[in-house]
Amino acid sequence: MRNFGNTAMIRTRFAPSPTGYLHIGGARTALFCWAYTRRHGGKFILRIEDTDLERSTRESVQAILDSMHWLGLDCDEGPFYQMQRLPRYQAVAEQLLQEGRAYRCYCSMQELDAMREAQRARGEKPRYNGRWRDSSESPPAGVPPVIRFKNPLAGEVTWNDEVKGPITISNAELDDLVILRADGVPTYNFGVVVDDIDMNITHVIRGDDHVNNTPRQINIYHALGATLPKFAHVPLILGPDGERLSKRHGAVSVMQYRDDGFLPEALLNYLARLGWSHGDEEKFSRAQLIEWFDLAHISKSPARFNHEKLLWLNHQYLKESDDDRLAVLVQPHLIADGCDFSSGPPLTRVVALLKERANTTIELADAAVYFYRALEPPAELRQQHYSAQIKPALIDLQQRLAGVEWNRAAIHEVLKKVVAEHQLKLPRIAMPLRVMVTASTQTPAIDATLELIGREQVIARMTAQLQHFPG
RNA sequence: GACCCCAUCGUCUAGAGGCCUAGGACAUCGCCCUUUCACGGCGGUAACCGGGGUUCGAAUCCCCGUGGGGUCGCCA
Repeated sequence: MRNFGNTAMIRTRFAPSPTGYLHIGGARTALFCWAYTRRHGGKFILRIEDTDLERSTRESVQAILDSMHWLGLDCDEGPFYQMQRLPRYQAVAEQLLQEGRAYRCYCSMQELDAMREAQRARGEKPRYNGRWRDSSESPPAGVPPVIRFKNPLAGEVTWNDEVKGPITISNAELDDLVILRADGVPTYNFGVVVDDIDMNITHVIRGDDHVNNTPRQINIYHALGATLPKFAHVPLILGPDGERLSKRHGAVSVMQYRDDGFLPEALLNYLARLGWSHGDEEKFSRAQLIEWFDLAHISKSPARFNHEKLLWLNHQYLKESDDDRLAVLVQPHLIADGCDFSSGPPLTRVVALLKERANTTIELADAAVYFYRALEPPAELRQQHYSAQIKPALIDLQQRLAGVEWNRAAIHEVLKKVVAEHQLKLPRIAMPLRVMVTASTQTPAIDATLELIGREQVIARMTAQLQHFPG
């Protein structure tokens, strides 16, 4: 990687908290960070913010790593873990203490709750009242203090957000936030700032929900005498109903999409297009995304997640996917479905025949079953398609199929011949035949389908089904 | 409630004052192709939240209203 003269190296980070799987909102944030650094030849850093001891789990960390890897969002540095950097936060907090930019607070949780409740009752915005900020009171015995940051009392904080433009928030809206808990673990707003400074982050690209944390963090940057990074706040993803996306809306974890038969490049493409645009481009490769990505074209308003369009995109990628790759993805499902590969057609050929009409690899697997296992046609379909009039033609067809050279063209010729001799239209015989052999009315071209299923199976299935014909 | 942000077809969006009779995509509807279902092709319905300004001219700039989202923790 080259660092061009006056262009400083760009460094972004994705900083999830390991309190659950990686959801698609987080994935999109990671994607934007990743794309931005790839675009500008910088570094993409992964930092695990595991300071919530109650909720952080190793499994979540693994799920995040797995999800990012599946999407191809590999980081250049990290993962770094905040819990491994405790001494650093403590040292910085101590420094702020020395400089009079922070102070110890001995309020109990109960006291704080009561304070907030009273403020709310008075119709005020709940805030810490600064009780220990300049207090000369002697600390109560046996109360382990937290450290609070001395937020400026007057003035306002303004920054030029890379996606939202100028944002101003008055310091009067802010209070003295806790930066270090009594046990020495930093809180979010402090840990991020220390880390982003230490890791030389140049662009903080994160969710919209952090806009209100930004002025607090900027004040800490100033207190620490550090230069500010650029901030870019990406609007959140909403569910189809316009509410903030949650489990309630169905699949929200990246892993779930993988398991539901989506291709990573399709999900990536969809996520990139959701809230970001490059003119009218809808379907684009990873390389194109890297070439085009910019912060300026991230939309300012939240976007609703549209499952239909994701399906469509997945379908597009499925159609042009390599057959070998699809076979690998589909095979486990078929095995789970009791399919036997020892005698059936090559899965790659089946997949090649079916992929044009499947939206997901799950659909593809479902559609492939009858190539490996005889399915019982539903009574409803038998009733609809099995008739006494057509039976002779089918018997005739079966006999001829027994002797024909087994390839699509030859099968096609036989079908044509039988149809002509019995004075029928092709669909008249093709539909019952479909039902007999595939238990379905929706299959690829019948000759191609028969060819792959194989002569032996076709004859056998026809024999079995002919018994269900009336007359 | 307070504070912050946002506002183009049902949905994702193009649009940086005249290129807009507002374009594309998904969905939807119709037609064509056809061996069923798809794919594909062609076409249709469908939007600048409302009101005031600024300007010769506004989807684009400003103000107000309305609506939506976000945040108000020793969670991140």
